[in-house]
Amino acid sequence: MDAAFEVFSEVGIHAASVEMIAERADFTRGAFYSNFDTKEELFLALAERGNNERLALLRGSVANIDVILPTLLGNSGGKLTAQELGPIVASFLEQQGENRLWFLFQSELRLLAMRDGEVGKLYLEQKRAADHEFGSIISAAFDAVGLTPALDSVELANVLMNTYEAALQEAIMRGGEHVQESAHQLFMQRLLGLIGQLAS
Amino acid sequence: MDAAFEVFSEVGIHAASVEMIAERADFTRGAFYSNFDTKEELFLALAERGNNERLALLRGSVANIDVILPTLLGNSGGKLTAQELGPIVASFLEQQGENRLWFLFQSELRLLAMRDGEVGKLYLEQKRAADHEFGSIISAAFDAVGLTPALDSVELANVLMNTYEAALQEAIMRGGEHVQESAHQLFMQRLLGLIGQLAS
DNA sequence: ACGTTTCGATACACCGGTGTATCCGATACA
DNA sequence: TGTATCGGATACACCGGTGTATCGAAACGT
Repeated sequence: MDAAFEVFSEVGIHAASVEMIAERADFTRGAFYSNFDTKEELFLALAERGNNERLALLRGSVANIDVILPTLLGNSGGKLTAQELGPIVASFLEQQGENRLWFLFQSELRLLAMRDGEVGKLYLEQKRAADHEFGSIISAAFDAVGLTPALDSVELANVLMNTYEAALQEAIMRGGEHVQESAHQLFMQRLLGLIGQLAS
Repeated sequence: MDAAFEVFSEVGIHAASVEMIAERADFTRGAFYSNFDTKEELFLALAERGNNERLALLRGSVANIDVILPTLLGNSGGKLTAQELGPIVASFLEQQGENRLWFLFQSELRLLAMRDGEVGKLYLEQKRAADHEFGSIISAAFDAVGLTPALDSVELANVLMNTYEAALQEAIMRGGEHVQESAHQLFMQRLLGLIGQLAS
């Protein structure tokens, strides 16, 4: 399944052949067919696995932020400047692990989800769960700073997630060695920009 | 080329066969090969064409907003409430034409762009141009209201474009008859939410 | 009105991927 | 220790898509 994840991410679901996947895992096609019926089945299984992993990472972070934020706020008396926000967000992003392959896979899934109603429903549920989880992080953050968001925090999570993914996408296209780092930089820039806009 | 655009959008670049494209256009594969060398070449040609069309629509809108906004502002004395913003954005969105197929095509292109450095450069240039164009619309809007954005308007355009596309994506997945309408609704909701956040 | 050229159709050879049927060996189990 | 089961390998038949070569006809220029 790890091999399949890589292959799917690298070349896409259609360009990926059963042969490629089997070969990457040092198996033959025969081995594949004795474990899965179709490529699509495996792909969907991977989608679910990936989503669970990602959700677990987010859950870890929500536990984390409950610890980190209050101690940080102890120093600055309940208010947080944009400057201080940077490192927090950065450390949060670090926890989410390697994203390049995952994002490619996710993009592939997205496309499938837009074309297939069943997959679409599944994808929206997954995204909803992720946004919800992320939303509770944001909620906790707002809470800790003593603000109440004007926008539903799940919706806010959605918007932030989208802009993060857009940044990641741009970084991937630009290429180079440190994709993840440039993505984070790009995202931080836009996030702080938005907050600046928000404050003006 | 129209046929190819449809087929590419509906099933994706890899699943699309030369046969399908030719058939959709009531031609044979022979006709295809006497006009293009490969499927990919046609795809990229379509990407360029689509981008030009979209850019033209945006340019139309920027001319439009310079007319519409000042007259509207005459009434409300240079300030615009979120309530009044709605119809303006809505009418702007209407001008951008049918988006479902275009977005599917674009998503396909995006994926290709993330995997192929050359296409990636091309895509980023296109996106940059679109963001720039859209940015000048936003700039004009800010100008008209007498505000100066805290964030570079091109960056802001980028973020807004991303959240619009995310809304469109969600609407497509939800399916139903009025995809475009629900996408706009979803987008407006998030946009106004953001502005509310901005104002609080 | 006559070459020429261009566009599309037809036919063919080729290849890569699929899925299935059969076989082998190792492991589990009685 | 013998047998059943299961994971994987091998081999085969099949199909859909590709690209090219050849041909006809219609459009074009002179």
